[in-house]
Amino acid sequence: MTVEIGLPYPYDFDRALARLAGNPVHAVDLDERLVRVPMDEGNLVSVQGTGTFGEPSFRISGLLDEKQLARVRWIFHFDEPLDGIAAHFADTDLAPIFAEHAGTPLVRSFSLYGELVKSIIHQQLNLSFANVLLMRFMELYGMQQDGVWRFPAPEQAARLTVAELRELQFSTRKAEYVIGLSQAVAEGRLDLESMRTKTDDEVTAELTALRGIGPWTAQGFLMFGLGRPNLFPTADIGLQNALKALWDLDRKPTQAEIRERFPDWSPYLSYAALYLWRSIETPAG
DNA sequence: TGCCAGGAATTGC
DNA sequence: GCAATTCATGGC
Repeated sequence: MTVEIGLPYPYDFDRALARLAGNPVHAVDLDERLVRVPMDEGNLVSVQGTGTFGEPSFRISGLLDEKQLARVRWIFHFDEPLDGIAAHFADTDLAPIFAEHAGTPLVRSFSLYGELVKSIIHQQLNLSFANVLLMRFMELYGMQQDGVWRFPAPEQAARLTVAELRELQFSTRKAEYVIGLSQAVAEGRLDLESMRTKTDDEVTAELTALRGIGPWTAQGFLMFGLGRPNLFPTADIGLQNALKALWDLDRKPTQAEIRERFPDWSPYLSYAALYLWRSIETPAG
């Protein structure tokens, strides 16, 4: 099943793809303007940009049914207008960032479990090495289907040993965190799908009860996994460096200094964070 | 070379 | 309770 859809608001699909392409797990083709998404039912769905920033349209192919279309619309933020968000920041210190990145959507993760695994691997490590670790993990324990990666089932990862992950150059702690998370999901102690209907605070409380998931990882899950609009990980080094540059400081801002800006930025903290990250990820803008 | 990296748990006072 | 330390290793 293939459908063509258009959106009634500006949407920067190319910048969305550029961000997805920063994660080597994703199957993105920037020239063809498409990304292929592994679905839980086993098929692959291709989402291709066919329009422009001002008149966005898409060709979505490989769908099995309407339910899958609804999931794709949810993942890509197709039913949540973005055009009021940049205006909210017009009179703030983030106006230049929003002038550049307005219309870039907060595309949700293709796998909630995978989002947490990726986040744990990325804790404290530079992006390039973290991605090396992630791909070593995927090549040994993930599944590749027509060039598209799927994370291993939590039940499979739950049976890994710390020694096996140490061989991939995971730290002992990272190995324990990933295995422990997988066991919690596999044993039903953590129901990730149920998080979709819970409040930010409820999700944070459940996730941070697990060893290895702190505020930064929980906030990332809410932002990128669930697409929640009002999270800002103040502990994030990248965001601290982005604000240091934006504010022209000679040191990174403290978390308290960042939180002082929350009243002006709310209720769109997630977009502030997303665009600040983008502002330092792509030197050309 | 030494500090830093899209943190979190643990220890020490 | 809160600050300092530890974890592991690549990048620069």
